[in-house]
Amino acid sequence: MEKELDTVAKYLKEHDFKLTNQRRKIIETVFVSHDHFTADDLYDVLREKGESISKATIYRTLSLLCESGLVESRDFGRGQLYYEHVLGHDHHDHLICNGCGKVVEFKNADLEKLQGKVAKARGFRIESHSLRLFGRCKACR
Amino acid sequence: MEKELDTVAKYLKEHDFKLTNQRRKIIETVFVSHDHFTADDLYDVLREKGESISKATIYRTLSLLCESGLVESRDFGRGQLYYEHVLGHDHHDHLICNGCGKVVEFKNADLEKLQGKVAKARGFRIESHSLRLFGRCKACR
DNA sequence: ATATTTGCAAATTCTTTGCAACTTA
DNA sequence: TAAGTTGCAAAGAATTTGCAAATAT
Repeated sequence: MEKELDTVAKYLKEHDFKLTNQRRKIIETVFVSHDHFTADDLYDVLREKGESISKATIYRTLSLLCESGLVESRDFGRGQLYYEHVLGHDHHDHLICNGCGKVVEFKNADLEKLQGKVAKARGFRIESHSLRLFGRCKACR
Repeated sequence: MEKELDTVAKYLKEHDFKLTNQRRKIIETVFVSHDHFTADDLYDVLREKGESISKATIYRTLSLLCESGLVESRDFGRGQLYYEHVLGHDHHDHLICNGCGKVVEFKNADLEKLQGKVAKARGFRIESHSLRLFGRCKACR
């Protein structure tokens, strides 16, 4: 947590942003969680901790963290964005169960390599990608 | 066009839905386009043709077409859904330019095969997938 | 000090829904 | 004519924004 806070603090300083109490609390919460969460989830967790931070600030801070590259947003097709921190996480993709909604992370180097090849062949330089496999997990067959 | 209309008509009949004028016009427009379009785009094209069909009907018909499997929705991360018909189109994925917004379709069998393997290894049966490569096209470097 | 940030409430944007009038089969 | 469909306007849901008061550096 200390490390993450420092990393964000550095980013803030470099950009002339301020490390407010609200941002500190949000950061402490975001980087402790190793799950996907929505803006609303984050709002609720903070309230449970006794911190009532406005939705506006939650949204503003999340987009700031996304710009910093320390957090990424994911669209699982549920009408709202999910977030997840990527500090110390390698990039990964997602398997999403259409039955129970379970999300399983995976990574596969061959897949990434192949993607790079495809993009190159079309004259694109990849900056990011999103691969979502929708289907049914064993329990939901 | 005739073929597509028939296919949709058959789907409608099977489900006790009716082929209304509005649906016919929408279908005629959707299956003529070979591009990605939003609900709003569709609304505008129809108005240009002199057909003023309500947004509500546009949305209802698009979701009906998605359920039928004849149209698919795509999320290019622009805050609204894009649609595209898949009749006579093979499945494909998308390269999206972060510079100019250009969308290039591609398909790669090896990629799909590999995805299947990954899913299987995790006990998932894939029902669909979405792969989006975000980056910069040659012109936007 | 002063520029940034916050919270609030209002505004936006995309999409969905209730309902009475109207079509289609 | 019965059931499904339409348009309208209102409702929803998620997110963004304007602004005055508060806060960090």
